[in-house]
Amino acid sequence: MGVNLTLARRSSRPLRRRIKPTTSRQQARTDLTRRKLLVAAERIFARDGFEAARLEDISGLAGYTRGAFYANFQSKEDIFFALLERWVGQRISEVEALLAQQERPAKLLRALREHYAQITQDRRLALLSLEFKLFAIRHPEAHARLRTRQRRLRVSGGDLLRRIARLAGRTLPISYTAAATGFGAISSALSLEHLVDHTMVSDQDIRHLLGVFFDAVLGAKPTR
Amino acid sequence: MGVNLTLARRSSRPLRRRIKPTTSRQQARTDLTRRKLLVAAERIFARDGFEAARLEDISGLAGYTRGAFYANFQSKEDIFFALLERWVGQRISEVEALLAQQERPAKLLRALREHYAQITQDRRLALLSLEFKLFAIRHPEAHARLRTRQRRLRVSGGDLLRRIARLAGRTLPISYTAAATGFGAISSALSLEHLVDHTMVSDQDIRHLLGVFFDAVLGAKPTR
DNA sequence: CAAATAATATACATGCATGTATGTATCCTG
DNA sequence: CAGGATACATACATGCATGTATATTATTTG
Repeated sequence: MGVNLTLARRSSRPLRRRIKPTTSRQQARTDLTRRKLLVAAERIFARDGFEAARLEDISGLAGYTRGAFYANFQSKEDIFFALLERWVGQRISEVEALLAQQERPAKLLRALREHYAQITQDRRLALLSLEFKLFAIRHPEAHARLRTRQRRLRVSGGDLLRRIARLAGRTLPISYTAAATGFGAISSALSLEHLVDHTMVSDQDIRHLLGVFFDAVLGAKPTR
Repeated sequence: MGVNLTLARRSSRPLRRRIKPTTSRQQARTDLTRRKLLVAAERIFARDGFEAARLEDISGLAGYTRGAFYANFQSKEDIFFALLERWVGQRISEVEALLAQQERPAKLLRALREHYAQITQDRRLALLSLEFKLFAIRHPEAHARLRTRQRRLRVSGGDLLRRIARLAGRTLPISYTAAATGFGAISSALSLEHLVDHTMVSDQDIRHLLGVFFDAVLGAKPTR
């Protein structure tokens, strides 16, 4: 007890993550609570937003107290990034699934368009994403982490666009990542406006605007 | 003094605003500090965002303490709306100035396009606007107030679009307000993305995307 | 210029979420 | 099944911004 590595432990947070020897049942227990916490966090974040979400609510919904939380995550940002990782992963694999289909360009175009339109459905998530970006801009550490994740996502989206554009024999006048970013940005921004005042932009309008934008960027003729 | 309207005063906040008899020098003094506070608030909000902005910083920058603040405004929201009122007013009159010009449609189109592109310049304001919308969505009172202001703005933008479209002999496939909202939404969303990671969307890209979107919505041929 | 009133400052009370430090229960190893 | 570690809970210390209540300073008016 006396002869410990206080020195080394000082700078590192609580504990990086279990070293790995205890691959037994306790492990499973921990993993379970970790998952429960993540699930709870997703709901609470969606409900209250990032900043307003209280760790106590998250822990509570998962059936624990904050003690459990701090044993598994370092901070609110930390758990948020864990979730983000997941979401980004999902979306990337969706996109890759699209690519793998090797369909005719026209069909791919429609599918992709649909993919982006879908994002609009998860309104709360769209809000969350906006909020966290705003947060990140004022918080350097979070900013750096976010950029990394986001970049992976955009690049993957950009790759898809590039491939589709090539198949369709078109060239975009802007970078592919910019186009991908544009789609994401517009989707969430319109969701936000809809939530602020749905009489100004209906669901119909959103779909239409997205479609128009999509076609315009990809150089296709408007659908109607 | 004894015979006052304590009853009535209970429910109303500090004091609605000076009744109006004292139209003298004290008035001027108050108005001055009020203006100073507004100017300071604009800077602090732009710097720190709405929620993170501290009333003490605002008051301090204006050269006062929070005492002066609470004598002039009821809350942070309150002063924010005062600013919003101003901004919305400005933008509406800009738009009306455009309309008054009675130029040829093509020129108006370009001017309007430029008008929306300008919004992107005040990045911090774009962020602020996004943040406050997010805030409003979770705060009913603010939400209602915001909707009112915003609606005026959108309707005015919509009117302009309608008029321009008519002059140019075109018909929009979505409501004019939706189109106006779309422009605003996209502008700020792209600004945000640019701030998060400017390597994904350059200034160039933003202008281009806005242009493309604009032309697409108005049914014009892409500029290039 | 004195009394009254308004404008601003100071000081306090409150609330609330975070993070940490320590206690307790659960599990694993020999 | 004992001793040690791991997972979680409880309790506390802290910090910070708001809003209010009261004091102080400036301004007007008779």
